[in-house]
Amino acid sequence: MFAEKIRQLRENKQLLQRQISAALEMDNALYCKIERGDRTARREQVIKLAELLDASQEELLKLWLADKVYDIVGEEDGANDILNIVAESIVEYQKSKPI
Amino acid sequence: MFAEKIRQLRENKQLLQRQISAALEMDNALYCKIERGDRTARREQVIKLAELLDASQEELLKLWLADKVYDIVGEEDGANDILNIVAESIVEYQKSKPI
DNA sequence: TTTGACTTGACAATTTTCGACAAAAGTACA
DNA sequence: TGTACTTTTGTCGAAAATTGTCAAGTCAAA
Repeated sequence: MFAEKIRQLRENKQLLQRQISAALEMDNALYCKIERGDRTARREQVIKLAELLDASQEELLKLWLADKVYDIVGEEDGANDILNIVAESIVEYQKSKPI
Repeated sequence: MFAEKIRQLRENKQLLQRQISAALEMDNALYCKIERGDRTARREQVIKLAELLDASQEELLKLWLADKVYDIVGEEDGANDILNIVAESIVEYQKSKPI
């Protein structure tokens, strides 16, 4: 999800993993694992990645968070019920109309 | 969410925290924190709790998982977007109709 | 077959979580 | 008030999970 996305973005830009991992100051092996979904990135890394890949920071963060949520509910019975419970408990701030 | 639920169930049954924590073989202070939402229970504890409180194991587990999901997305921008992404990626097994 | 990109697995370092304990704070009541 | 009890809070070390490093591996192209 997040993983496939960053791989696509990187390939579109014709960059090597080595270049990304250098820019992120991380071991190449670790970046490889992140790109394959074996490991998760940390938030700051996601943010830097968005810059490096000219991607929307918000979008990447959403995918990254979606992965985390999926890790929790993905295998559970009634996963959708759980998501609904959470959705109801969230108070999404309405954009107040300008006066 | 999970926390308030177990507190209500316990109070309805007129039990003391001490009694629950003894049955769960856990420190009283820890159970207190769980009931207040300061700490999270572990899965086996949730299951035992459902028994002790005569509650539906499935329901309690859902609330417990919902808390975990909320911890991830609750404070995030576009939390609902994230939940939608996850919902779409979940393949909920359809109950196949008996022939 | 050498080179460079990528992948893997095992281990080390770091961070987070869990549980134990002590002590404080609140409650009820003689 | 003073005692007995329940609940709450803070802190600490142990245990577990996460993140990072290193060495060796595969694979494809030159």
